[in-house]
Amino acid sequence: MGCAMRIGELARRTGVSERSLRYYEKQGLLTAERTAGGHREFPGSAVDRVIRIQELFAAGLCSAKIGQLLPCMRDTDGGPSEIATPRLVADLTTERGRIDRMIADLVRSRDVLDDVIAAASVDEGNR
Amino acid sequence: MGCAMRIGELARRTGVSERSLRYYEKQGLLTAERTAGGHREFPGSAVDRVIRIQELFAAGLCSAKIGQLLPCMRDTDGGPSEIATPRLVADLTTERGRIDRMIADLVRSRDVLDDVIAAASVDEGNR
DNA sequence: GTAGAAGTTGACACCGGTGTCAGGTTCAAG
DNA sequence: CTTGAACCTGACACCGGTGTCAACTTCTAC
Repeated sequence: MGCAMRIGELARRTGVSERSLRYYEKQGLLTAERTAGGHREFPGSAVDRVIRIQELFAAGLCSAKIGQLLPCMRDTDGGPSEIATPRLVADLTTERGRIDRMIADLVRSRDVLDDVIAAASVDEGNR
Repeated sequence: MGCAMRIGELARRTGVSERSLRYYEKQGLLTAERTAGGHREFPGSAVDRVIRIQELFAAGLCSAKIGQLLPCMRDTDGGPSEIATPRLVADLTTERGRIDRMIADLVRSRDVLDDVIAAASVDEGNR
């Protein structure tokens, strides 16, 4: 694995700003060792984790929910994944429903765009 | 069709707040006649339109883009749908790509949630 | 040692659709 | 009329992840 890296490299590898990475750490979504001088040292597994975090943000979850969720994910870093509490499962189920509805919405909107684009390209041909 | 209605009824029918409806009108997304006293009179077709607007907002389009897009949509209100300009088509194609990526993201996130939920329910059985 | 890149913390601002309150006007029913 | 519900405009605030700047410290390579 990529071994330890500092914030600049993690930012470069993930395409996420240093600002956001520091924010993630402060929210408890990322863990980083510190050098003697106080610089962050991220483990190689942080790359995947950051990408997950971004996806979950994009899915509309707030950082608090993500913070609860992350330790329960069994992902590439073979950490001992915890078991979600019933309370969390209920929350996640709600979120799941919201995401489903969001996907349906997006598909509809995409279809609308396709219609407009298609109509324009037909017109392009007729003109 | 529902004929004309005032803002309260439109809000009730669509589940969108009066605040938002006024905002939509100010952004040029909705057209409303006015009574002698200045009260808005929305056509029956506004119901469908508001729902479309909400979907497009949920899809991440800003009101300016929606404003350009709406007159090109051939939807239930048989208005003479305009043809999108090449510039707009380019924009919409970009948006389309973004929506596609967003959908893929959402599906991944939903799968993650499903994993965690499933793991918890298995544990529920074993406990 | 020393210079310059890279990192640190803290604070302020933004976005943009929405909630909410205030103070006033209009509508519709009695 | 009068009264209460409904509507009007305008203004302020929020959310929450992110951009950005400032002032300072640490790291690294020469």
